[in-house]
Amino acid sequence: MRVSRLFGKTLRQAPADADTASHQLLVRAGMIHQVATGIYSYLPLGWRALRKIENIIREEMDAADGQELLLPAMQPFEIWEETGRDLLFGETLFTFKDRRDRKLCLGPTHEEVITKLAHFNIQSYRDLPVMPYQIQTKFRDEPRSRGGLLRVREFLMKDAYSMHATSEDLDQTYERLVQAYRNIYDRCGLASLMVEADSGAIGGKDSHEFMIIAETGEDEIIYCSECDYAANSERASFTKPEPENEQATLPLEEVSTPGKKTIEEVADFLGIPTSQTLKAVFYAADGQVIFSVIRGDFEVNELKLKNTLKCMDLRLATDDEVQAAELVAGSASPIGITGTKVVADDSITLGTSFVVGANKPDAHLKNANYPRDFKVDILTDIAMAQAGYQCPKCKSQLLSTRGIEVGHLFKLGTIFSEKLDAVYLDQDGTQKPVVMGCYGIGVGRLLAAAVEQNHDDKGIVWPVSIAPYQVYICALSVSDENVVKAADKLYSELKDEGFEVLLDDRDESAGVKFNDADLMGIPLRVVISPRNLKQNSAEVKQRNQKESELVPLEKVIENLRGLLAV
RNA sequence: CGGGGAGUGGCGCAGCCUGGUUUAGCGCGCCUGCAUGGGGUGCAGGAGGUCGGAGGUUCGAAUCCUCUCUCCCCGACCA
Repeated sequence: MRVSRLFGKTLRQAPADADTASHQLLVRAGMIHQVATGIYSYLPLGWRALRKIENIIREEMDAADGQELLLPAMQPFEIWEETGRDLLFGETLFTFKDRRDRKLCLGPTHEEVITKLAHFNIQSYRDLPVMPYQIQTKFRDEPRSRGGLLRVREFLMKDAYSMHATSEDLDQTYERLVQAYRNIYDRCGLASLMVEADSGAIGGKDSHEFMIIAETGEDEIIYCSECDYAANSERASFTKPEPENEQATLPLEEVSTPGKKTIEEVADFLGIPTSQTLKAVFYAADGQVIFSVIRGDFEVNELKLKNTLKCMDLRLATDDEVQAAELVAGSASPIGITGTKVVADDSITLGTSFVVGANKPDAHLKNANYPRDFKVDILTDIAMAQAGYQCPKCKSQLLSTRGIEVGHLFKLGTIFSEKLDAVYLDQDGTQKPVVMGCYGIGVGRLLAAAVEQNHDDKGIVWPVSIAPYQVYICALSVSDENVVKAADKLYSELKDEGFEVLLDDRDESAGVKFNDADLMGIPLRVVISPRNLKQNSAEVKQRNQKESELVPLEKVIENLRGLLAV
């Protein structure tokens, strides 16, 4: 491709509304263009890079015995009602009506459609296992798009669905996909990290995410400094230490705590560590007020609580709701509470003689003990893990970092097959629901993550495997016939040899061309100039290296081939 | 949806508070010519704007008021 003919312009300045590196650079390099909030056009350069990623994914999925197909972007709304996920997705679903007033939606994902398809194509255990996948545009009316391509409303996603007769078989395929995913990120030249994940709106039991470590990532990752434990903070667990001040079990005793409401204030006032207190937090779960209790030195993980309650919507309760439930904010405890569901973190069993609210203003109770003084409806882990806590596996110190989620694997089990009647006849003659797994990769997001991870102050530094072009020929002084000839010759030879090459044939100064080459991040740059031609040579430079090398013209192709092979 | 910010030629901004010498200006980019030719080159000339939209106040509105649309950032969601 000749740069003079390339559709897409480079920008010296980034648009003011772009603030992540990938957003700024992809726009500046003329790779993407925003159309509306969370909706982007891919220009030729961006599209080429995207397709490179797509093909790597395709190859690895095929190698893992996946079979590519294409499901529709438009789906009848009823199938979402069948699984009840219309409510789960809610406003995130783009819905509309056709001319006959039938309700349709743009698919945010395709479990329903694929499971319906399985219903028609799987009858016997002999039909299993299979793993169809597609690379399709998904639509989600996100509450908030952000970060350029990092979070958008229309995006390309590779989604695979595996179907099995047994969960053991699912487990095997799952492991295989984990490896396929590792291959994909490796081949894209990206460092990834697999973490334990929440299964969210998709449902299912085991779930892992692949993260690209990046400051701009939306997810917090909790990982162990010693062992291989790593999890999304929304589901990370940790070993809860016993409080230091173990105390004898004494009878309940009321103490006056005028004006002291927060755990810190109360602990400070009484001269005790926060781990010697119990904290109450009120939530509204689908409108119902929930009383949560956790040891004072921990915070409630709302996602864990939400999963525990199996509710659709969870938020902090409003003051009105708290009052209506006759709870005393600032001095509440589960002691004597009736009529409100109490969910406690298991940390309340670690330690004794806690200070808790007295359920009246300006007073707390000392020496509260579970289960001696109060009952709870649910006792489980609802605590938020943090850096500095102990690893649940090896008790070493946990650390935290941020990451961009670029892949997600779920063991769905039979949730969808049961609801949508995807069953098979087993060897023993009984009918069983198909066991399923599903596996997604956000392709555009991966592209953005690649830029987040590979750029410098000059621009993008594409890994060779996903670069839109491999070679950038700078023809300096296009008024010099010899330069034009030599550049054209090299350009066509390289193309004939199968290289992907950009020829900068514009009548621009050297600086402009160098800067654009750097901005676009093309891995190899070849300079053809009067100066170099005098020595019958061209200058070869790698984007990720400082120094360039003078190479005799007849050896350039060989040289480039060598550099790309590494 | 809650909180914050912004809409002025393709991009980045100034002007707005204290309405009127602004026929709305600057830098970049774009076009023409000459020069230059190895890290965003210089000089000269030029094209390009419903000042997001609607309504209002006023003799007069980019500037003041009301409504509205759009976009960005922070929170609840996810590939």
